[in-house]
Amino acid sequence: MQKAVTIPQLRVACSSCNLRELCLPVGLTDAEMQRLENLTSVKRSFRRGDYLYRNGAAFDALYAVRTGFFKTQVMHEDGREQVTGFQMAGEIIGMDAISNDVHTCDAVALEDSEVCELPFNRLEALSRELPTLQRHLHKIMSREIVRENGILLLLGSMRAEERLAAFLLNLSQRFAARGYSPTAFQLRMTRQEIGNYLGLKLETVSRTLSRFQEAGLISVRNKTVQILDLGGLQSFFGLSAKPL
Amino acid sequence: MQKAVTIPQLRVACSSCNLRELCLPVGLTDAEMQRLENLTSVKRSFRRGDYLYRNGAAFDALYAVRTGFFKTQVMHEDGREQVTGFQMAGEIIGMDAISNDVHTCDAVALEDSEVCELPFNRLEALSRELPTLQRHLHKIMSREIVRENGILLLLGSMRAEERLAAFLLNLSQRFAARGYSPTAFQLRMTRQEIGNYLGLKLETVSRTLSRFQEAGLISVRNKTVQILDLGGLQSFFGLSAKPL
DNA sequence: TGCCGCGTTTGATATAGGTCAAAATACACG
DNA sequence: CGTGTATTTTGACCTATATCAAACGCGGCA
Repeated sequence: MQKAVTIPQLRVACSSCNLRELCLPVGLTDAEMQRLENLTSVKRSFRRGDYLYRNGAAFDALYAVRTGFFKTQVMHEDGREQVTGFQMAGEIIGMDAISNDVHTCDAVALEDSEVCELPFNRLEALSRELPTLQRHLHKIMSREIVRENGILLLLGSMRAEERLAAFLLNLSQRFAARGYSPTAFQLRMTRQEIGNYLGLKLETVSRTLSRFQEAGLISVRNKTVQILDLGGLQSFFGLSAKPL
Repeated sequence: MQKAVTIPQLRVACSSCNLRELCLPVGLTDAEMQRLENLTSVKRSFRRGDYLYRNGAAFDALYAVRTGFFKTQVMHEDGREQVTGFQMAGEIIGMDAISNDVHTCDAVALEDSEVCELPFNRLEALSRELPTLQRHLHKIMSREIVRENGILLLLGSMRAEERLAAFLLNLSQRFAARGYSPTAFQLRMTRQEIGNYLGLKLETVSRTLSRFQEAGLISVRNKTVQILDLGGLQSFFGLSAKPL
């Protein structure tokens, strides 16, 4: 039996992590995964509200969310802020910083959370030896580009209802992929943060959620959401998209 | 003296390309650049309106713009489209496709253009051998993420005037980086395309440009733009941002 | 050279979402 | 467990941008 470990930084094994099918190790053999574990897997813990990193901080590692929830945001000098993403278990944070070796946004824990630190130099070195890892790293960066393209479409051409519906459906899918209910979950972010993500004011977020509820599409009570009519939400897309 | 080459696909040397300081070869030694040339550098030509690739097409190469201008756009099934970027000489197109080996947007030539084709498998293989190339490839992908973060901020929280000012200043910088005038240039895209990029209707783009002109910030006549007051445009950012 | 069509400009009007404000509710802390 | 602060909801009103419409002008083609 192992003794309890209380030091804040401790090693965790990718091979025994239940996120290994979602996270960086995807597709690696056991031997390869072992090498990934060796270079990486220092775990760090954060309390709600803690910064994982701040805009301007030196870059030396990517982070894989192990537990919890983060948001990343860019801030304009006048205080306006844009949330660029909400990250949950198995997702990688920090790729913006590779371009200039400096973080270009803030990453903040929305609840008590843990991340695995992935020193980038060593990750690059290993990915030169493991083509599977190299390809996966590229896919993860590419996926981030595709994700942002989708948000661009949302922000550039969709109405408030469509944005909210897309947001809820996206959360739903991501919870489902992690084995949680796709139809009942807790929002980890405030209406304000949702608004800062979707380019809407918090009042608009609140009103729109209320209208979804009146229409029988969802049930919301504060942070608790239930999706009652998944198809109804989905129909906000495509040719059938109609205002409520 | 060389004979004129008329075949549509011909090899070009990175080492003699005037974009080598902007494009993928940045930082490579001559010997390394030679290897990059060997694997890549099939050139393809496009007429205005031609597609470089379409959403859904199989992915096998990235493209470096050699001459001309492209736009990339994602389309919603109901026809709404979002331009995700305008690419000019030295910029890399197609990174969205790495995630699923399928292109997720359309890339269209806005004028007669040429690209260098970069077969991705071979590029990955070479970047395993050349850490400088590997790092640069990562930086290029990261830069794309940072660029999109910036547009998110524009679309999510900036007014039409701020978006247009940012757009013009961005073009200005990119022309300057290529040795062209930062204050006098031709727009390669229509008002409609600018609008689809900035999340505005073409009428709003037109009106806003007209107001910039009335205010003495720029002079516009169709596609010809002159920036008369660079500082004035820049002041649309920061705490001083005020409506005209 | 003159005609045709697309892109652009400009005006009048409509509206989605923003702003301001206040009440209701939830949550953290002593 | 009660108090104070933050979040959420809802209402009334306002404004930036969209929409609809018409005229204009430039560029390409016969």
